[in-house]
Amino acid sequence: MARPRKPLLSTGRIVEAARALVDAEGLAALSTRRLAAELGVSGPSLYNHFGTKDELLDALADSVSARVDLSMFEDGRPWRTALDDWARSYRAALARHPHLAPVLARGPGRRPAALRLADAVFGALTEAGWPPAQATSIGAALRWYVVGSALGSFAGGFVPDENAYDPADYPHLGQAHLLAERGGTVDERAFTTGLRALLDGFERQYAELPPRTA
Amino acid sequence: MARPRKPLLSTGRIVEAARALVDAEGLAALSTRRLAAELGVSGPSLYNHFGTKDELLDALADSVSARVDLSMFEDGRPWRTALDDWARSYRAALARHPHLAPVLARGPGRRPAALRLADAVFGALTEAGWPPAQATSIGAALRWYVVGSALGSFAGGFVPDENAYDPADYPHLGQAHLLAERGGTVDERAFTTGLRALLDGFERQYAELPPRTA
DNA sequence: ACCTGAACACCGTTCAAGT
DNA sequence: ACCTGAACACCGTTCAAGT
Repeated sequence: MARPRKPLLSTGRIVEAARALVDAEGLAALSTRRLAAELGVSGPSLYNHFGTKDELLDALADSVSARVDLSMFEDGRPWRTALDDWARSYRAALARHPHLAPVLARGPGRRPAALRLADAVFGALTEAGWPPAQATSIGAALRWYVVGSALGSFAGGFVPDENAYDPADYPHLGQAHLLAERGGTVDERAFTTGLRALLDGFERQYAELPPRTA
Repeated sequence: MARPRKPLLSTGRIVEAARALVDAEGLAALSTRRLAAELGVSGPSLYNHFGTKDELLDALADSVSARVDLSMFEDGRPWRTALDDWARSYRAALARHPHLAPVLARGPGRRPAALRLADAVFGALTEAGWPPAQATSIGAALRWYVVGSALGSFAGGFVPDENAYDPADYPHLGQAHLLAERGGTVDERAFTTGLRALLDGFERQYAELPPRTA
C-alpha cells in the first residue's frame, strides 16, 4: 500500500484507540503491534506519529488530565472549598481510567494538561496567601493522596477468601476478607475521611500563618 | 548439566538478586532471562521456584515490607505518635527501593509482611478506641499518602529546564524548573507537612468520637 | 510525508530431556 | 527435584523500499 493520499492515522486517533484498549484490557494489553492492529495499520506506522511508546503513554496520560475539571479555581471560592472540589474531580477522572494511574503518577514533566493542573492549584494557594513553599507542599501532598488512592484500591488489595487471613497470624484482620466485596464503598468512605483530615489539617496550619503584609 | 546435586537456586537467592537488579537498573531491567543470567543459570530455571514472574514480584515486594519497622506499635504509645513513626519508617523503606513502589501499591493480597503491616496499624487504631470502619479509613488514607509519595517524587515530576514552562501558558510555574534540582528536600518537607495535616485532622475526628462505653 | 514488510534483539512461559 | 536447550508466541524499534 505504502503512503495513502489521505493519512490513515493521526495522534488523536491513536490516543483514542489506545485509551479504549487500556480501559478495556489494562496497560499490559497496550503493545504497539496490538494497537496498530486495532487501528488497521502495521506496527511501525505508529512511529510516524510518536517517537517512542513512552511518548504515546505521555499523550495518553495527558488526555486524562485534560478531563479534570478546573472551574473551581475560577471564581473567588475559598481555597479549602476549591481544593476539596478539585481533589474529588481529580479522583473521579482517574477512577474512570484506573489502569492509567501508574502513568499519571510520573508527574507533569512537559505534559500541558498536567501542568495546567499544577499551575491552577499552586496559583489558587498563593493567591489565598499561602507562602510558595507551603503551597508546593500542599499541592504535593494532595497529589500523592489522590494518585495513591487511584492507584491502589485499599479494599481491593485484600483477597475475598474467607480463610485467607489466619487469626493466629493476623489477629486484627478477621474481617479483612469482607473488604474485597464492598470495595468501592470502603474506598469512597476512606477517601472522603482522609481528604477531610488533610484539609482540616491544612486549615489549622493556615490559621497559624503570620498575618499578611500585602 | 541438568540437575546439580546441590540446588543452585533458592527463592531467597533469587529475590536477593532481583532486588539488587531492580535497585540498580529499575523495574524494566528485571526480565526472567536477565535475572537468570545474573544468577548464572538459564532462564527457565526460575520456574522451579516461582510459578510466574508476578509471584516473584510479590515476593520481592514483600521483602521490602518486611523491613518496615513495627516496633512503635508494641508499647502503649499514643496512636498518633505511633502512626507518625510508622508512616515515616514506611516511607523510608520505600525510599530505599523506589523502583518497587508500583509493586507495593498493589495491596497486601496474600503477602505476609504486608499483612503484618495492615494488622498492626488496624490493631493499634481499634485498641485506641477507633471504630473499625474509621480505623480502616485511616489505614487506607495513610497508605495512599505514603505509597503515593514514594511512587512519584513531586519535585522530580518537573523538568529542570529553565525554559520548559512558558509563563504565558502557566503563570504560576515560573519557579517550577527549580523544583527538580532541590528535589529531595522539597519532597521531604512536603511529606512532613502533609503527614502533620493528616494526623492533625484525624486527631480532630478522634476528639469528636462518642465517649467510649468499654 | 506516511505507510509497508523484513529484520534485530529482546520478552514470559512451556516442555521434553537429562540426572 | 532441579536444571538444560529448543520452541512458541509475543515484544519495541529501525530501516530500506514504496508512493
